[in-house]
Amino acid sequence: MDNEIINIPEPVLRRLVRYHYYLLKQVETGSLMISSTSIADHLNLDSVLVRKDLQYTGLVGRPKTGWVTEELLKAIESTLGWNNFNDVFLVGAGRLGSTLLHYGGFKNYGFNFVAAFDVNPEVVGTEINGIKILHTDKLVNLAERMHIHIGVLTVPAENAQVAANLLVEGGIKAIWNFAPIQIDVTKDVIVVNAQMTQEIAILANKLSGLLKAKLES
Amino acid sequence: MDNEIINIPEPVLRRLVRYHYYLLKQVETGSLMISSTSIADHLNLDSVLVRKDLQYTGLVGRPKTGWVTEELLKAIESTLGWNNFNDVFLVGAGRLGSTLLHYGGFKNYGFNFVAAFDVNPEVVGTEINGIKILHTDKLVNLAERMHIHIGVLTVPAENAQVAANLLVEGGIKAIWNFAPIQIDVTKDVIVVNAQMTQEIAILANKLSGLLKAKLES
DNA sequence: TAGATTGTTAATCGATTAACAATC
DNA sequence: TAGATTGTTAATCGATTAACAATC
Repeated sequence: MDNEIINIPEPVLRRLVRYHYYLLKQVETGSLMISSTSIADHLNLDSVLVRKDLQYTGLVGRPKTGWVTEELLKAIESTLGWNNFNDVFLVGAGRLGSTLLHYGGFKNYGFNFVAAFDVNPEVVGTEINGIKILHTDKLVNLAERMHIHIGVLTVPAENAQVAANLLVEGGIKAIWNFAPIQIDVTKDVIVVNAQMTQEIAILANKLSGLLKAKLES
Repeated sequence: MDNEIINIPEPVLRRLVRYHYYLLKQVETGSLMISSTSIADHLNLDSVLVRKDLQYTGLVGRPKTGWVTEELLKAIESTLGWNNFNDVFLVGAGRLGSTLLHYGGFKNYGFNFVAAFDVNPEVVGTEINGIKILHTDKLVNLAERMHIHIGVLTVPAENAQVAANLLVEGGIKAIWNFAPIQIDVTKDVIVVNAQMTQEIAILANKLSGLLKAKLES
């Protein structure tokens, strides 16, 4: 009833993902306890910031010792919703789509691909990594029947809006859009765009700052 | 000498990318002039924020009319450094790597793939989208000779650190890392991680907020 | 106990929004 | 001119950092 997964600020979410990754490595190396100071040191952050962020998990640390590493890892997973599966549809089983299907790692983040869709007769009917590729005709009906909430969009830009409409028609509530185009959806549907171009812009800006600093020194 | 591409805050960079995309569409539809209010309306932002952001381009708008659409587009491109090519090496010509090579769109963002590297004898010597795949042995020497500054890392997690070391040894200054692992580099090298897991976390958090809001209403 | 680390309250910093004069 | 839109200065908001008491 009192679900805690609510409205966590984006910067905090991004850092929780980084803590998760670091803790995973620490658990593997046999670390039993972990402190905010050690996390902060490794990720180049302030330890107070780490403690503030970790409060979103609801877990309380022990002075002098910190947190039980594995407990904290689980708490972060639960806060991020990575401990229960979300069934996911993928639309567009081309190069990028099949790359995502082949990569099994998304399961660790609660993303469970249950079916993929395409119109290309060469791929419809085949399987990628155990996931069936079906014709897009079947999407709306199946999404409704299976109560799918999440769709991943990996179609070419020119087909993205049509594909998005199908997802929405099928009752999908959130779309992860890899098509290099802004898609229009009704207000009650969430769109998260894959932000490769933004990452390129950030990289280029940092690089030019670095090169300039070097010139001046 | 007085290069303007310096130290723009990340949120501003991310929005400049969105303005760029919107302006591109507007130019295509024949729009000659554009105002901060119309940009703000379409992207669900405050118009003052848009004007503040656009000041980073150095361009001044005209009261009552706004900016010349195409001029503003060019100014944003120049601010983001998208008007001149950066030669880029890609390491790891597997599924993801070849998907990126096939996608020609990165050229529009100043990313020019000049060579790719792998160790798999089946791909070394072949070409993808006109880009030669060479053996990783050749990376360091070629990077030095060609003065490459940017590397894209699309190798499996277990090879990522070794590949990153090669890039750094070759004098590369910035790495766009798609491997699901944190790579260690010397302080003077920039690493921008592809943040798919962060995007998943943001999507899941927004979705659970939405579903909860619906439950309560 | 002493020391390390937590969690909290206050201060600072940076980014966004509000108010408004300037201008085409 | 009147109205729309710009750019600037001040106010607000949110996120980060600093200071410090609480605790194991």
